[in-house]
Amino acid sequence: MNVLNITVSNKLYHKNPEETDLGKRILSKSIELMEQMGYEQVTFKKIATAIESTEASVYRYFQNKHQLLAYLINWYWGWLEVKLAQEFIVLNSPENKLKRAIQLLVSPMDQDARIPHINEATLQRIVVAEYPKIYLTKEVDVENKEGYFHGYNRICDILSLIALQINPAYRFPHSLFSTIISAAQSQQFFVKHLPRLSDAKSGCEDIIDFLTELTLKTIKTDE
Amino acid sequence: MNVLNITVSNKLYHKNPEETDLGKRILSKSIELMEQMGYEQVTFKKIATAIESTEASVYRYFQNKHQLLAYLINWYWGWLEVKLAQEFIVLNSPENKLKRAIQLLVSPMDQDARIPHINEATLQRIVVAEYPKIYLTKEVDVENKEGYFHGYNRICDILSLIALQINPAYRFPHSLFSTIISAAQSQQFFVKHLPRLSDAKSGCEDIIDFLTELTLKTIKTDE
DNA sequence: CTTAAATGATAGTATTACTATTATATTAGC
DNA sequence: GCTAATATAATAGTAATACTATCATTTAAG
Repeated sequence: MNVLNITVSNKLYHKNPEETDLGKRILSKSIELMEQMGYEQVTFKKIATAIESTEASVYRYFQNKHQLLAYLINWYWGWLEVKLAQEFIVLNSPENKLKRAIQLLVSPMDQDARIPHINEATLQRIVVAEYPKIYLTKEVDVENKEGYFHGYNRICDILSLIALQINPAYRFPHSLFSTIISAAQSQQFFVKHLPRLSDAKSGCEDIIDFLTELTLKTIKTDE
Repeated sequence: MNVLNITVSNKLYHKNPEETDLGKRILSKSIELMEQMGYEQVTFKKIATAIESTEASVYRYFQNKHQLLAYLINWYWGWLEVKLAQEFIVLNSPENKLKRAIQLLVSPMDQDARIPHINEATLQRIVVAEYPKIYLTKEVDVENKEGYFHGYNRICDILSLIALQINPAYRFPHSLFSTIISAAQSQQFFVKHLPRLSDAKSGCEDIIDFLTELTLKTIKTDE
């Protein structure tokens, strides 16, 4: 069984949590707690207590809670990129690749046994519920330079290139996919919490249909 | 000169800030401060000091900062709805109405002299930078019942109805417009702060083109 | 002129987001 | 097996935040 390692920029941690047992427990438990109580309610104190360690120890890995969230979310995008690459091996048409990418964005993930300390399905729910919080801050420009949004940028670039294969004249591929990706997140949230903002029934098929149709119609050349 | 009053649900304040001079000063100054330092950095203490009042007095109007933000954002959607209604008087085709709605979402607003205590242009920038924070919380379900997202829901409904006039068979009008509205916000943010996520140049024309084309192509029946 | 309501002044509390210090345990190199 | 470095634990402390409470004063309404 081969071991897979998702690499996250070293600006996103103080000490690499993937390298130690305590680090992995921090990751694992913070995912669990964030899903349970939401980002705002999580504190380093609570994480520390839950893994029977101390606040100071958690601070050795992450400068603050914001950096921890950014780490987790970048890990998610890194992970998604790996998944996409795997899937694209057997997909030949750009259209099928985009369709599959949308499915991956919206469908619940299943646990990768090679990475026991990260619960991918839970992490995905955290991304849905917390994602915009990592860039909607006054520090966005500094953090952008430090690579806080690298994972998202890359996914967006990859999908843009595929779209340009379908229609090289399409003017807004990056705007389109940043929109699609964020809609993939927010529609999941709306179905659950603000249903008047969506037409999808629970279950992900409607969202997939909505996004796929939107994407393909938009890219298509006006003949 | 007629006076215009945007009404916001009474669940969004403790004491109506529009009814007193102090209340209006709180609104005015909190808009100013939120734009300057961002939502996270604003405190009731800072607002109070800036208007030469006290923390306790600000708490008499809003239960907490989150409620204040929700109030301001709902005010914005109420305002936008009024603007839309005005504009639609002279617009006849549903297509033109949608086009104009997108323009309004993205173009900088100009100050309404009838409401001197609210700087609409600044408020719009706050909505761009802070909007998702009002629903991405663990209290979303409770707050939804209390009408925290009423303004957004309404705009979304209005635009959905117009879209259905163009194509009554379109399956996802609410999903489409919640996506379009949130893209209108986030593209403005991306152009400024995360340019790899957008193809638009600064200035709002590109964003308008992107969103208009996306909307119309998506709604159109597949013949 | 009286009373109620709004505001100001001040104080206090629990929690948070850290920083610092020292002690102890573990590990790696010699 | 000893030493030195490193990681972690234990504990304490600070400044800021997000409130709540109390009481005095001003203002406005009948």
